[in-house]
Amino acid sequence: MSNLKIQAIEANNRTRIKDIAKKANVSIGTVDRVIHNRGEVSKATREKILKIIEELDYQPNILASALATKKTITFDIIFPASQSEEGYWNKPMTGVRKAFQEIRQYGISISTHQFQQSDPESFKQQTRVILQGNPDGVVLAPFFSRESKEFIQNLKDRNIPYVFIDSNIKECEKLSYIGQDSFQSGKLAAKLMNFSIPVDSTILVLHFARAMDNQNHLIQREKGFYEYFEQTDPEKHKKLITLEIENPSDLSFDRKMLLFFEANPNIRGIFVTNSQVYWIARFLEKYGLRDIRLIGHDLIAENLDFLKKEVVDFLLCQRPEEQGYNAVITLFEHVIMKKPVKTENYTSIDIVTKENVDYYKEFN
Amino acid sequence: MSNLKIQAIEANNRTRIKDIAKKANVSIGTVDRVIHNRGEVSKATREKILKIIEELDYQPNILASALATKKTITFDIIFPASQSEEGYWNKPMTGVRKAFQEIRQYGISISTHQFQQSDPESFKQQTRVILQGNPDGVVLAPFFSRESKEFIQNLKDRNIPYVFIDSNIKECEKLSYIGQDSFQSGKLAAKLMNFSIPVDSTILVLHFARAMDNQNHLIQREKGFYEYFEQTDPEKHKKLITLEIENPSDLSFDRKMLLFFEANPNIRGIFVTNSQVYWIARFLEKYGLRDIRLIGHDLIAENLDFLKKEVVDFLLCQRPEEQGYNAVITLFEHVIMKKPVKTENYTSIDIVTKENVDYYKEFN
DNA sequence: CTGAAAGCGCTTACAG
DNA sequence: CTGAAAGCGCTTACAG
Repeated sequence: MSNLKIQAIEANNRTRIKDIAKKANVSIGTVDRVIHNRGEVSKATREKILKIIEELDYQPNILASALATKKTITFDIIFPASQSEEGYWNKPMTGVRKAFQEIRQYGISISTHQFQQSDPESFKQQTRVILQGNPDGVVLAPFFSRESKEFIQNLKDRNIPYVFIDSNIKECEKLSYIGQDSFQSGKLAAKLMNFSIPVDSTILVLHFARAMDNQNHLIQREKGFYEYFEQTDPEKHKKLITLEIENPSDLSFDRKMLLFFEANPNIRGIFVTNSQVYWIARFLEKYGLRDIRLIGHDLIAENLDFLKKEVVDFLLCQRPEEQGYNAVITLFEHVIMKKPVKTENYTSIDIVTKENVDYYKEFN
Repeated sequence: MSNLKIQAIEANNRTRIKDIAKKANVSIGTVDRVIHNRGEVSKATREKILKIIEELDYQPNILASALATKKTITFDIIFPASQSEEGYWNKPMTGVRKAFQEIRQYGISISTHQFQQSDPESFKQQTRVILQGNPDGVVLAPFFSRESKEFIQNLKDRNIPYVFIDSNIKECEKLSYIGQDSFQSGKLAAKLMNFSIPVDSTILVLHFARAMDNQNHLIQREKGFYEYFEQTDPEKHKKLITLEIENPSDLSFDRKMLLFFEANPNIRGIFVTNSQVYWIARFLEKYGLRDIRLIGHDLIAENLDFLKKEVVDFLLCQRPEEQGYNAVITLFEHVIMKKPVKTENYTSIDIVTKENVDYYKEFN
């Protein structure tokens, strides 16, 4: 019997405001006033009550509170519109929806807003709509730095907490940033690449130029990628070339790429800094270019097929659903639960291959 | 303005039992009786009420329900005792604790029980304790098949739902299995290995024999590993050897290993099927054996150091905290929320390296 | 078989 | 500045 262990995790501090009121010789109304800083309480009783709350380690019963309160809390979410049915930005939205299902009982309502990644004005319009309502919290993807800064200045003035998702604007204060460490993700890609290709081969780094402002993400990934090779391959056995692609749907794309491969016959690996790796996969497949390791980002439908066919070898992923979920939950914990929240919340950098992809597709 | 999108996720079906009662011309007590199948209602009114519930799409307010009910729900958790402070089995427990924090408001209490992995009798003792109480749900790691089957037969007889965690007993019915797909995890390890070492090298598969019954996990990993090479390397360029290790803390361990390496000088990769890869890392480090790729499992403290030093190249991980969390939440959703739950819940197979480990260490 | 009433812990006017 | 009362939606004896 010596090493049996039974343990109840249950903690039984069920102090009620009634208990506090009794101990302080006041009514529960008064206790409630000090708990919520609603004023109208004499300093003496206020302090007495505060002390008792401390002593008894009072934790409000959130269920009862949510039930009694009539006020409904509103969160506004503003994301880029998804490029397609299966596009990337549907995924954070899935997480938002899940979070909503969990917390709606607390009288929370959520409005979602979308803007065009190519059009700062569409972002501005939405932020105006948001500010007309009087939200209790906001989640935004700050793609457009200038417009975002303007927006959050307004939020700050009105004391509305906001959370950044996906990309960060470091110098702004915010309740929390939810996203990925892009620099590390670049380093990780480099390691996988380095492991997978022979010495003395050439690596192509592909950067899709997109009509968006805040490209910091992609630049960080590239930096991390280069840094890895600087550290591990000081003799430059592996040669790195960066190529910028304007528009892969352009007719000249194939020709330019073929030309490039002729000029650099030793390419054994390609790293694409964003989710558009499927363009490259298509190209490699079309021209029967084998024996080239291909690493890209994000588990979107277009990429999935190529991953399964092993044209794409690795996808680095960032749990977008979890990010959406966490963003909402962070607001909830701050606004409703009054709990401290983490100011930075990095999702893991997942390495996804044909072999483990099935366990990343679903989000619970 | 054409492509603006605003959408409220809020769904406003706030039907109360009061509304149902009114519509059915009965009291709320009667409605409650049919909702909870507490009998004592005439068939006619019962059916009338059921129909109205259907029509109005009534969803009970769980908050109010939890507040009003006095009954406390008990879940029992039974895990192997952790080998150390930082041992593996602390991690699922962390997840259990987090789940508890989230659901305790609903009047749930949790008791945790531990057994010795080497001692079926300690498991049996705990299950007896559990059965003496009258839990509303159980989470168990069914390491000992025979004893587990006996236990769950008892649970079944008393209609107590139970969830398997970590390892599965396929032929048993259960509310849910939470764990990893070990076979796929083995395949994944093989792919990483295959990518990382030259052709015509030897791979060592290490299997730590442990004094436990249900080793199915480890066997599946090994099978997956072999299967990958059978499929991708039919010409057997890479040679695989399996070695079973009895006790790595034994004095003869070093000698035997050295002997083995002398006999097989071409070993370029080692795959360890469980979390004890740190023994091998220590060995490789001690004897300055470089240029050998080492792949193991689980982010335990002993392995972390070697991962950071890149003696271990890849750790395959299975989100043990999440498993503990999910196990409890699954019971909760079934017992309290009366929601359908997934009968199989596979956690992702994460590839962890020096570069991304920081984002797997924390569990939120 | 059915209804009326008290209560869960908190919030919110309202009266003083 | 403070208290008493009604109410949130549900549950639980109790009376009939």
